[in-house]
Order: sequence, then C-alpha cells, then structure tokens
Amino acid sequence: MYAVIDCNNFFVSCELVFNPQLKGRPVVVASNNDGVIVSRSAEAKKLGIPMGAVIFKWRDTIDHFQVKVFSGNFALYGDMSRRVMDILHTMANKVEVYSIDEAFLDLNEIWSENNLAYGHEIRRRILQWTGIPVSVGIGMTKTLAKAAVEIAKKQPQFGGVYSAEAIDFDDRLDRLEVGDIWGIGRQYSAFLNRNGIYTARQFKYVSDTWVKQNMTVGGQRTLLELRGIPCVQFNHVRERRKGIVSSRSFGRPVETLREMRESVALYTARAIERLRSDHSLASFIQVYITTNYHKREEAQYANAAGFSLEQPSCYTPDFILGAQQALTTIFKPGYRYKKAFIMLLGITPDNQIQLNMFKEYKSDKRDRKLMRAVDILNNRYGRESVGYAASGIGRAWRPRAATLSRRYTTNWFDIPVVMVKPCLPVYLSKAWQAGDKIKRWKDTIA
DNA sequence: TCTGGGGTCCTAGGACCC
DNA sequence: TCTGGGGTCCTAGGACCC
Repeated sequence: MYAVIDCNNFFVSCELVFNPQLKGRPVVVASNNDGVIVSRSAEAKKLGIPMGAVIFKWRDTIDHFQVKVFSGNFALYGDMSRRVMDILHTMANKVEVYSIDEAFLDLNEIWSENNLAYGHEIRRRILQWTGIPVSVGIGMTKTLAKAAVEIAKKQPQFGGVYSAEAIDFDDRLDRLEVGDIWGIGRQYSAFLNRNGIYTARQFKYVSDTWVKQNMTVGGQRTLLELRGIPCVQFNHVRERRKGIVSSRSFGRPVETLREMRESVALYTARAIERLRSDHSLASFIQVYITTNYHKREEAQYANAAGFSLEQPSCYTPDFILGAQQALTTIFKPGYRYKKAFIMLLGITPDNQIQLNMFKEYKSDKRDRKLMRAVDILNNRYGRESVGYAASGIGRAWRPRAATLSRRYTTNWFDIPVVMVKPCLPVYLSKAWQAGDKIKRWKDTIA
C-alpha cells in the first residue's frame, strides 16, 4: 500500500503561514517574472482564475476582488517543503519526494492498524508543525493513491484523507474526470473524450490493447495501475538528474550582447551550484536564446549552441567561458530577446571520472577547493555573497518581482518578530514597516 | 508594459555493428 | 530468381509530471 501526501495550494499556503490575516481572502502566487499564476487559494479558484492565468489579462478581476498577488518566493517554498518532507521521513521508512509539494510513502513497512487513521495523523502533524494543510490519498498502486488524493481534495466530506480501498471507490471514480488521472494529460484526455471516454471509471474498463496502441506503453501502465497492478516503481532513493536547466525570462527586452552575456553567466553559475550540490560533474553546456514569441509583430529569432569540456567539471569559470563562447556564435544584434537559458548535460557522479584516452587528466583539486569555499560563503552569508564579475552588477534585465514576501525562514534579517519584552517590539515593528531598513534593524538589535 | 521553470519517459527513424 | 537476423546508439519530437 502506498500513500501520497499532497500539499494544498502549496505556494499560497506557505504565504498564509506568515500572513494569517489573509486567510479567507483570494490569494494567488505568480510565477517568476510575475508572468502567470501558479498557485491559488480556494477563494481565488472560486473567482474562476485558472491555473496558468496570464496576470495582466486578469488585472481587472484581481483589482475588483482585491486579490492579493505574491511574487513567487521560491526560497521560502523550498524551505517549507524541506520541513514537510522532514516530518514525512519521521513517519515512514521509505519516502519518495516526488516534487516540491508532494511525496509518496510506502505504507507496507509501517505498523498501523488503520491506514486511513494514519493518514489523518500525518495530516494533523504537518498542519500543526508547519502550518501547511495537506491531503492524503491511499492505494495499492501509486496511480490509485493519486486518484484517491484527487478525490480527497475535491470531495470535502472525507476530511482530506481518502483510500482507494473504500467500497464506494468505483462510484468516486465516476466523478473524476479522465484527465485527472495521473499520467493522462491534455492531449490524451482530449483523445479519450473524442472516443467517448470521459470519466476515470470508464477508462478503467477500456481494452488494454486499444490503450497500448493509441497511448503507448505509458498509457497501458496507467491503466493497469488503475486496476491495482503496480507498474510504476517506488523510488525512495533520489536518482541523479540527467540534465540541469537554468532559465529565466528577462524583466524587459534585452538587445545587447553585453547584457546577454551577463544573464548567461548568472544562469550558468546557478546551474553549476546545483550541479555541485548534487555531487555531480557535467561535460557539456548548451545555451539557448529566444525573442518573445508572444509578440507576433516583432522580428523573431531563436537559436542554440553548445560547448563541450575536455573533462567533466563542476568549476563554474570553465562553464561561464564555454557558455559565452557558444553565445557569441548565435547572438544576432537587432532583436529584442526575452529569455536565455542554459542546460548542463553529460552528468556524472563527481567521484567517478571517465578519463580521456587521448588527453592527459588535468587535476581539478584546486578548482574544487575554490568552489567549495565559494559555496560555503554563499551558504553562510546568503546567495551571491561571492559571485562572478561576468554576471554583472546592475542587472537591469533581472526578472520582475513586484510583490515578493520576505524569506522568513532562510534569511536572518527576514525572520518574523516575536514579542519578548514590552518596549523592544515597538522599534522593531516600526523598522519593519519602514521596509528594507536593515541597518535600523541591526542598530535596534545591537 | 505584461505570457514560468524544471524535469521525465517513450517512439520512430537513421546511423552503425557483426 | 533470391538481399537475414539481432543488436546498439543517437536525436528529434511529443507526451507527461509538478
């Protein structure tokens, strides 16, 4: 038996933990660059704001109903996610962290008289310890657990926890759209609809040869899983990523090579940081640049170029240099660029280097030590306390983030204030209201 | 003014090997 | 007359996930 734990409206829920006065109001969280909506409170959903709504097109609704919009604060969400996952690791031996807001638990190794009761206990504990509400789905396969959690979320009478073992499960599947099944996306659900299949229950009883023919082996797995036959592995040990992507839209169009080079250097540095934290090396970097394809009236251009290293590395300067060389070959002046992104490939563990028969192995001991020092400094004093000159300083092209909340859990200066002594909080809260007056904070605390 | 970011898996087709 | 059988690797494109 498996359980899946899914945080409700995760990004919005994170913001509400630190802004409880907003509970009951429509609240949304925007993507990077304040472009589209990626998380919505129940109240915002009720207003009809869809997932992925383009914010400027929904401006009227947002203003009229006083929807609170947060810029995406991914440092905060990542840290809150870690807290939730830590709790789950205390409640099961085998946990598969599936995404920032979701995890599977192997219930087979848990002593519990009643899986449903255990689900409620998980839910209660996470809410109490982190303030994040979650839903729990239980089933014989991961797909069944996912179907159960959809039911738990959409049918409130179950109190956020539902098991596919329930006798009325098939009836519940009847009320689940086929597109809500894990593994059935937009294309397949449109295809199934065209063939008269609308609900999860209908899909469950369709012929598997037909599914195999039309939806390949992935579709067939989904079908068998829905019937209780496990086909999708449970992976409690996280596998090494096969590629690392770092990409950001610009806050305003970029037209000069100088600014493109800055952004590519910055994204490269971030990607290599992630590479190192995975204890991996990469041997290839690909650079992509593109104009804004939404603007049909503007001249369009997109291109990509790569750079191979002689031996796998995690030394940022090597990659910045390579990425900039690649960029130079594809950059064309006269266009208004919207986005640059880089991808690292050829990823290997950092303790297993494939040597090159025709090249002498160059020791990277010093490089690795330097990178370690940089990582330690940035972990201790905040991201980019030490950075690369190539990534620029002013960064007029940086993404928009107009309504960013504080990094309450990962930055000393953003920690919420708890009133301890009667006189001190007055100063603190005033300094708080004054905005980013960190100096005053420091003085007050001193 | 304004449209996200980071991943996985599968298939078909073409190249190659013996 | 007649053109096999069993593989690997790579890439592009398309589906999916959150």
